[in-house]
Amino acid sequence: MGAVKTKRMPRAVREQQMLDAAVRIFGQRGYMAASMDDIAELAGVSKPLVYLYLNSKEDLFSAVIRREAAALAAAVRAAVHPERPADRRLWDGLLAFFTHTARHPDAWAVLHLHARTHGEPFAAEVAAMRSEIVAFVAQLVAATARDEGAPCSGEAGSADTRRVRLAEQEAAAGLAEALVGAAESLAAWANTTDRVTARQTAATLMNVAWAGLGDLMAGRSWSPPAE
Amino acid sequence: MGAVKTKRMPRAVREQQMLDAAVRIFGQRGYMAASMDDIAELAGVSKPLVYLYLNSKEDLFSAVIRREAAALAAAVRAAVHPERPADRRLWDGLLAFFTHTARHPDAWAVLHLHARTHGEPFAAEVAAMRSEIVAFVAQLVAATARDEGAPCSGEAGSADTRRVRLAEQEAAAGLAEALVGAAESLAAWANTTDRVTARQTAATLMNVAWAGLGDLMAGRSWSPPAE
Amino acid sequence: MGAVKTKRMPRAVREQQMLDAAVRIFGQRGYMAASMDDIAELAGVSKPLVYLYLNSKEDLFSAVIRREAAALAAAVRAAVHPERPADRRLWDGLLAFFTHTARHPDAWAVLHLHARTHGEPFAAEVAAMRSEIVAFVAQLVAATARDEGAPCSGEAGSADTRRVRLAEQEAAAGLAEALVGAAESLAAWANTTDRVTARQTAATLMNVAWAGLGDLMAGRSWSPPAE
Amino acid sequence: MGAVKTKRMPRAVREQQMLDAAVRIFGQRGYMAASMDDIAELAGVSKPLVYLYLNSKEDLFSAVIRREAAALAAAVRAAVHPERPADRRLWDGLLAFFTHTARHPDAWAVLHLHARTHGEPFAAEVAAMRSEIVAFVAQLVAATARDEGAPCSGEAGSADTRRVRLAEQEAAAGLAEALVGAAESLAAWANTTDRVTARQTAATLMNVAWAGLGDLMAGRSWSPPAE
DNA sequence: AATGAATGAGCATTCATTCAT
DNA sequence: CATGAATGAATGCTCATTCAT
Repeated sequence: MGAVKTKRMPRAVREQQMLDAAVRIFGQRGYMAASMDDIAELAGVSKPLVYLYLNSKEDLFSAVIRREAAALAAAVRAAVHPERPADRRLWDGLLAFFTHTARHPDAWAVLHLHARTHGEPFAAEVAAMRSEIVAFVAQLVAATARDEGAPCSGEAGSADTRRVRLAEQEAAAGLAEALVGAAESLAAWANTTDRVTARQTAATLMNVAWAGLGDLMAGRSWSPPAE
Repeated sequence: MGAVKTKRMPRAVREQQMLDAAVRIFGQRGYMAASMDDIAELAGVSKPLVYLYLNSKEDLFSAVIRREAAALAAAVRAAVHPERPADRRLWDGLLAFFTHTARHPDAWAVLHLHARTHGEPFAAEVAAMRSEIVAFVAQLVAATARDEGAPCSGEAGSADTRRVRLAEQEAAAGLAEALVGAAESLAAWANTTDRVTARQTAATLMNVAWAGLGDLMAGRSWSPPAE
Repeated sequence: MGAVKTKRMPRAVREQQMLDAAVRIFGQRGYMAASMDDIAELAGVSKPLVYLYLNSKEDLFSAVIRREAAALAAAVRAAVHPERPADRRLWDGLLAFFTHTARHPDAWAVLHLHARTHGEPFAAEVAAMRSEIVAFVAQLVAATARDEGAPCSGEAGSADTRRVRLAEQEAAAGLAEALVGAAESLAAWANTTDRVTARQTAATLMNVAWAGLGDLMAGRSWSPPAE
Repeated sequence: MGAVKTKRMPRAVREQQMLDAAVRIFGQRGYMAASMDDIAELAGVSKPLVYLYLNSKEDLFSAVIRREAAALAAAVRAAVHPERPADRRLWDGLLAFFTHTARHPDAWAVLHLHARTHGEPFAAEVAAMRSEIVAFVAQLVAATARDEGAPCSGEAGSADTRRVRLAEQEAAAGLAEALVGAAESLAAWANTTDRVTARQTAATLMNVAWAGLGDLMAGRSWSPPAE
């Protein structure tokens, strides 16, 4: 199962093998339950080599998080073509997100489940990636809303219009936050059952987003009762 | 910091103190990183007593999960008055949920973050509570939709109407699932920053729900592009 | 299984119940593996009471050894009627020994197996009983030999005769030691299988004794080769 | 006292040092009372190394039993020269047995005292060695008897002769069992006093064996009284 | 006569980490 | 480039023993 014992490879390659092994072990067992022994064995190298290249368990975990966060962000970015309409861009992004997390469940488990439970340094790494994504989604949501509501955005720049725009952006931010939150837990949940495809998951969430946009444009909203 | 060293108390009391301490330690450090020594110390008792009353680390964790899941469910149930209109019930439930999770962040961390990462027995306990809540929300969503869409439900019972009802229920279930997912991660996220109140979090989510309901009733939905 | 929970009994009775429980637990698990909790539970009393009556684990073990060693010695003594011929007395003693050890396997395990492995104090207690038995057997062996060899004991008191008597006694001592050793391990072995009765075991050993006596009288013996 | 702290030795060597230490500690204290700390310290290594090489306390105990059982069996085997007469072979075997057990009292304590009190796996290991020895002795006894009784074995093969041979073999088996039992406890006993040499012990037992053989050939035996 | 409450000390086991080669 | 040998420091858990009632 572990990498075949091949000797004498360049450092870069060995490092990737170690990270691969680490993702699997960390993803399946969590940070604390993962043992450097197991990771080294799965990587097909001796423990001292792991330490030589990656310094410590914490550094290794950090490296894993960085690599996988980057990979996920890249996958989403690559799927979104700026020339397409906003709603299509949102859909493409969601689909790419769920496809990637479905294809790399251990990586997603590390990012979503395990990184959060181990103090600032790790959580921060993930939080960075997350806010990048939230911003990206918020911008898409706003754009989508704009495209949809095109008619009323004819005379741009009036005071009223600008106020509306601002409210729209705040609402969009809220929606984006909720969307990403939902997406995250949906991705985790989708990985636990094999009855749901990435497409289906993306469609479910896209519909919620769509509904949110509808209200956003209609200015409809629910007001909580006084205390 | 820990409970004042009070000697000779009845078992039931000591047990609660131990569970209190366990919630804090487990919630802040996770199952694996939590040490029985620390829990015992925080509880103000010696380790053997913890084992005498709670048998093992796993049993202690289990007891914590059961107690906190029950407490959360009870808090939500207590907030919802059946005689109020559906949207108000949904709001009350959400508010109670976010209030409770905000007031007991360690407990929520145990339920949401840590219980899921430790094999069937623990996850199952949480899953049970979760599905109770999802069902509860789905029913509220459906009821809210019915109340809102009252006019069009005049001639009840026609074949068309029934078909519509069914579709509504399915959509409600999907919406409920997404809502709870979002709520869960929102609760976790709200706990990491102190700039958001439970009320604000609840309002954000209520608005998404509201938007979802709007679409639900309007039959609007977004269709993904062909492959 | 354990004594029915009867409250408020006189000390002497309770003490015997505790010793009964201790014999079982010590016999089956050995000194170290036996826990005072288990003994107290089997005795149907609380642990502090055991300590109140028997002071410590070591004292309890000691009490068990004393009681069981005395019981075994008594059983053997009771079986041997001084008016019977020597060979019959030897047989009666052996039979009583194997019968008692078969009927009280836990007690025998304590005496033979466990007492020896725990330092002077305990071993000494058993050694005392053992040497009492060895002496008793040696005397029987000598007497048996005398009875058998009656003819030549006519003119008592001659120098030759006395020298012979001495040699006989030494040989008898050696034989007795070997006999008792064999008896001990035979008893332990007989307890592990249920296919052998005390009678059979006694007969086997009696035959060896008989053979030994034959040689003893015949003056036959095997001389080791020089270095 | 313990091995001088020599660093960095090949695994095989360290393993033997650990086994040496384990024999001493287990032999003197028994399985339960022996602590891995003490064994490691006596071996001059850290505890983790003991676990790395020998896995667990049970495995270590097992390894000790296997090594010492093999050593004892080898010592006996090496002493017996097939070309010598049967009685000499028996003597050589006994002498080797008592010499070895006297020279390695801890090892004998482990095999005879402690291994028996710890469940199937360990007892089985010893039982195997024991039955090998019993068979070996039984065969020697039979051979000795044959040599002694040479005259009557002239007309080999007659029905009578064969029946006699069979009875002889059964009796030999019984005698062997008793002999080995006696030898075992004699060895243990000899180790507790320092007044008896292996030679003396062997001589005592050889004489019993010799006596048994005498009776065997003479067909003499003692019959128990009716119930 | 009897016990519920409580603990100090120890034990088997594991793990992240480092030398010396 | 790579590793066999080795360990300090925990960690979960148990046990004999004692108070206060």
